[in-house]
Amino acid sequence: MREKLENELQAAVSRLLAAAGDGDSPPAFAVEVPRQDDHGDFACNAAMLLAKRLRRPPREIAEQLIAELGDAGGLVDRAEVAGPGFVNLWLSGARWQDVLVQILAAGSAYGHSEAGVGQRVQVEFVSANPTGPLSTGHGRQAVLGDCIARLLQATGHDVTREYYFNNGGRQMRVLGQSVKARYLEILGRAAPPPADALADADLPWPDEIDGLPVAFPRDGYQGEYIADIARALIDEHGEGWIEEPAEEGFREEAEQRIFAEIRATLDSLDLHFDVYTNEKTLYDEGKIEQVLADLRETGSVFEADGATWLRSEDLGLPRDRVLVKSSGEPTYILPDIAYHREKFRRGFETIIDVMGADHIEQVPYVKAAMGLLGFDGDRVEFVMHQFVTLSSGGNTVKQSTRRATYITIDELISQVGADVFRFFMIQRKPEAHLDFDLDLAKSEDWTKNPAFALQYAHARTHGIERKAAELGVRMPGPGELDPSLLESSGEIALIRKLGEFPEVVARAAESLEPHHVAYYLRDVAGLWNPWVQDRSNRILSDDAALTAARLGLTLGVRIVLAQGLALLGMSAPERM
RNA sequence: GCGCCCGUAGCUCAGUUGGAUAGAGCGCCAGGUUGCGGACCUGGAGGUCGCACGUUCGAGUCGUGCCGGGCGCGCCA
Repeated sequence: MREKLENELQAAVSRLLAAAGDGDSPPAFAVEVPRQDDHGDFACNAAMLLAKRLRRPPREIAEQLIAELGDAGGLVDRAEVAGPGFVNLWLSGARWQDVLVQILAAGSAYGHSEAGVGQRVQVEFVSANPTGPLSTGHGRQAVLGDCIARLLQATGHDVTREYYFNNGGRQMRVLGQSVKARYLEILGRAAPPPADALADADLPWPDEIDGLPVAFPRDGYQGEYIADIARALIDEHGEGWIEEPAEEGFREEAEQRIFAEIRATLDSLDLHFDVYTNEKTLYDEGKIEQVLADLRETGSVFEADGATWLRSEDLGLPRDRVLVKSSGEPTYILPDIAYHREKFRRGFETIIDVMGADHIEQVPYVKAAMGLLGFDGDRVEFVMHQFVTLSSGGNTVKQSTRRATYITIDELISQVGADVFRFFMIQRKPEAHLDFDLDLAKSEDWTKNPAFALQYAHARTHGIERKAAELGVRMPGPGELDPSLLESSGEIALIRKLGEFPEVVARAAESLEPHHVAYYLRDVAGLWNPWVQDRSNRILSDDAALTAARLGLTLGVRIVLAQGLALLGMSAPERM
């Protein structure tokens, strides 16, 4: 609809320019849905953009444009010049009604497009190391990354969801030590460290208490899940693991159990990764050494203080960075570079990294390194999301990873359910802080909780179908209704809104901003609920033709709500 | 100190890539509504879009400088 109109306008502008003897290409004008209804179905700003070039008042140009446009092949019912030189266009009513038929014909394909066909895209997200349960911050990232992937799929892209993690390294050693310490403590062979020393890194750390050694590492993981693992090990092995090295059996057991928990959490969000990539395999396959060698080739690597550095300051970045520590161990950024090169080598046209804003510092270094290695760093798109705060009763809940005073995804889901969790996590744009209002999320009042409001609006379409069935009325197919009977302002407004869905999806996919979908769906429900409620629009009436038309609109609403909810990964219940 | 992000109604936040009289939900006030599905409607109060310059036909949106908040600025990840 809009495309056709744009083409017609484009042609009209060209004719207008030609008539004025201007051979240059036409300006990039906009055709948009105005905020106000009385500004027409669409508005075009071309005349104002041409004013300076043609040295004539914009309103005069607008008049001429309207004359050139004519009825645009039967599309336009009425056009007028408004304000500083807008051309406001009203489509003939039949055009809107056609949209409804198209929606019904497209069914569950409505809103999808082929824009990205042939494009391989990787979305990497969550990527938490298996050191503990996923926190609310991971939850935001999980939902965000998954919704971005869903949007890209809906626009025809070939999407791979990937989870990257590291089960080697210092973090995991500390994890093993933490579990072993708890194991020994429970068996009475070690003393737990004092609580105040755990809480405050400036306080002294005892080697032993009452003759028992303190085994827990100073920077150990304090969460209760560590002790749970230790208890499970005691159930299985008793005291048999006292001599087991912390970095072997304990580390491996902890990793396995925690990763199983993480997967279970993701499952509960209906979130499934296609590929799990382990940093260790990059080492095993020599990718790390290789990338370092290749970087050396570029001349952007130097040795200093016993360490190996990337000469990134010369690339316009704030500082040089260590790639390999003087201990011989790489920093995290080297495998990161190797990993991103592998992404390119695997043939992805676009690489999307979803990560927390605390990782923002590394972004330019990865891009620059890709440039050094001969890849286009701009094909890696970083979606950085800000932190999540939880609030309840007007107070924010403080969270700390190290001290394990954070709220896990599991806890939140158990309180509000996966659908509400997803909706609340997605409804803010990524770069804005997200305040998770626990009281509102827990509310089962469908008028208050926006997630339920959407699902209710969808369920209502099924309620109407059930009622119709009781009366022996069947839902109409696309060819079995006369949409011209839908002519009230409420009905036209609803159809217009439904007609925007494909553009909303396209824009959200393009900008990697799923929250647009959430807001759009609220608009749809906001038009639908009052229309149903208004008894002058009674859907099921004695007038069979009108009933069919209104049931058709009901189906159109259902299609859009169902597809929209699916893009957000939410269920679309038939009854609530 | 430097970098990135945020600042819009009492609260939580959108704002179609620079458009017309800045919107939604919740909350508040006054009416109406007894319903195919209950969760609805109408009206009202509430804003110098953090502040100031600039760019131009036109700025919440772009630029610069301040103010306030968040996150970074390790041979931690």
